[in-house]
Amino acid sequence: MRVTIHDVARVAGVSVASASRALSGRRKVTPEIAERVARAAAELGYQPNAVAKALRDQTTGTIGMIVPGIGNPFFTTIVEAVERELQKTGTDLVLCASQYSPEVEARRLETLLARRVDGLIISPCDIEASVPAVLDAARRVPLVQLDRHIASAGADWVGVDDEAGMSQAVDHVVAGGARSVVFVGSRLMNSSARLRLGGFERAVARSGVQTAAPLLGEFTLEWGIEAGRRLLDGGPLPDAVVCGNDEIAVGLLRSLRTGGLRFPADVSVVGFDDVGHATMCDPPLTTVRQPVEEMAAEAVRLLGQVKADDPRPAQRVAIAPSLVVRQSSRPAAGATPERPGRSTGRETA
Amino acid sequence: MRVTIHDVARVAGVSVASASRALSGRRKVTPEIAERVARAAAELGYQPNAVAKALRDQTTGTIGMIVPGIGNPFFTTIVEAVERELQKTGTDLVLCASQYSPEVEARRLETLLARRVDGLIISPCDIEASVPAVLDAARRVPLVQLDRHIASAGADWVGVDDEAGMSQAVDHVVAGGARSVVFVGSRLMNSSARLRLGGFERAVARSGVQTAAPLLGEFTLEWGIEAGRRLLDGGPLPDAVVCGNDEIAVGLLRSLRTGGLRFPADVSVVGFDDVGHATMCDPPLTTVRQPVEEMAAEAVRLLGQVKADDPRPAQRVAIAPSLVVRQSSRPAAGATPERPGRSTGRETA
DNA sequence: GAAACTCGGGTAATCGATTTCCCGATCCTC
DNA sequence: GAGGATCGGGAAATCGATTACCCGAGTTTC
Repeated sequence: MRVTIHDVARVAGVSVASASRALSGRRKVTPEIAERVARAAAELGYQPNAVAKALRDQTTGTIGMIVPGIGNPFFTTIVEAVERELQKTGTDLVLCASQYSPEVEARRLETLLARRVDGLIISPCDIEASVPAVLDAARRVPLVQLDRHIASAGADWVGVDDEAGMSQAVDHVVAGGARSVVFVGSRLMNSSARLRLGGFERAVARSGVQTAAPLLGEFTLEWGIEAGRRLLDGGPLPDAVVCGNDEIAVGLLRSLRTGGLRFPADVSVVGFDDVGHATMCDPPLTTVRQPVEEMAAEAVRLLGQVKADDPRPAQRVAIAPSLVVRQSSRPAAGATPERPGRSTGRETA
Repeated sequence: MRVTIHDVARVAGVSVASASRALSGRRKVTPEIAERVARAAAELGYQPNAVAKALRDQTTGTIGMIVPGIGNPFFTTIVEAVERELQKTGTDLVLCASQYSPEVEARRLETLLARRVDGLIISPCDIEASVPAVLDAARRVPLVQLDRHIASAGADWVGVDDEAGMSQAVDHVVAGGARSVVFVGSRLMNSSARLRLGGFERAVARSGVQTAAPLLGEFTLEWGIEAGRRLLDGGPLPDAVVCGNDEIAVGLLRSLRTGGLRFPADVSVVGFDDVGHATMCDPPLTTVRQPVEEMAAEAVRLLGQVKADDPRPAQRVAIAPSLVVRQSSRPAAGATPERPGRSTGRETA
């Protein structure tokens, strides 16, 4: 049997109330009692039971986080950032992976709620199918969506301004001389996929360059490789390819290079995220950087403000990304590589 | 205020005992009461408080897992495997990252113990510095080390047979005609680093080929790239390079290729782990596959048997890895690529 | 010098779910 | 038909930490 505060009190020869007060310091005790309790606790190796404390205090000191999968470097990066941020406030993170399945996601939400986490940070895997579970959870506990979000309003969100990011990517390749641009992304089952394709299409329409039907698969290296093969097999190549994330872009670089193409001479490739291996691939990848640290900090900050089922209007915080120009794309003639700039857009939906 | 079983009982017009029994089904109630309770629970949206249940039952239905970092694809793979395995038994996983720091690791252990996890799976970040915290935790709760382990005995371990893996890797490149082999690995702060270097050295000594001083850095892509540069800069190249993990190997391939080398014509490269991008890199990587699913299953199985502070001798389960031959290494003349074989070594330490 | 106040210790309620114990009612069994 | 067994409901204890409340002793104040 584990040692409880009763044991400490007994050994110290005081009441449990005094033992508790001596240990927590939340009310004064005489130096002598403090001393006896401290000695007894040390001697017995007493460690407070966080379960009992959570029940009594009605708070667990715990935040739940659900991401689609931890195999994707973008999500591991953002998880690490959130963990660092929470550490500052002394709250623990309970991490779950939904495995890209709305059913698993709903189950994870249930168990996190049953375990009475003090708040939830979630990147919903499906823009439609995740709606009921996310809204239900938001009604019961403070909840902030991070990165991905559901179609419905009613829950706060922090993420990147996909529209602005795509705009920068397209403008960059157009400035580099591209007359035709193709988008390679993910099927439109999540908000990132939709917003990035939408942003791409609007940017392309605005700048008047040619484009073909987008290639939509998954946010994976494998899909990038496959998409590269399809581009090689199907007719004339575009001058530039803008990708939905870096995984796809790295895969694409690989299969296009295997096909004999050189970057950026034959084709420019731009990614999205700037996490993981974007700097390490060959050639280093021009990409739209998500300000992950800021997003994590903002999500945690917002979570502290949110009350469950708050009538306050849902906040949507879109942080501006920045284009990082490396060697996979042709820069504008005479242009100097851009430096990461920062600005924050904020709106209320 | 959240709805409790008292609310359900009140609405159903029965005692809390009956409500509890109706909901859990652990003792019979009349169909009428079962019906009334079920209706009341559904109507109120009752969800049992897992914190209260944990306090009463003295079990949380939770396993804690600590890995050095989730940025490393090997650890994310093994975490996913453990999560899948635990799901079968209905237990939840609480994941923590020690960030490769023994201090953070010790803190994480403390909070997991305070939260009364039912067991711990840990990959200790440092073979020496992690000893006290791990032994202390093992005294208080069932604990199994997975992959990495501490220098001291006294806690169970499940992992791969590094010695056998290195042996296969060295024998393979020697059979392919290599007369000189170099090891590129990690500094010797964890058990994997030590055992793999040790296995490499013994295998090299046995087969009588030449070797130079090993290059030791970190288990990262960056270090692989850097090590490749050092090989290019420093004197004659070896016929083969055996790496401590796949990250290093992929980085090495990249910088050696940038240096104009071709694989496996100029040099053979072998990795270790076979997770993540080993199949996706160029050329696909010959590597020693860790049977991650089996390791996870074995760890969970063992955890179920372990009692805290059990006088039973600590088990050490070393699962045999298998060499997966791809295109980064020269196969033995006339040899057909090996197929993943499986066998399990088991010993008691 | 007495009333009021402060200080600090102990008792017991509290958080929510489960389960032991008890008790009345019904059902067998001989 | 009486005694025992079975069934199922309710009251209350339990898990462990915290804290509201009470109370006695000592201190202050007019």
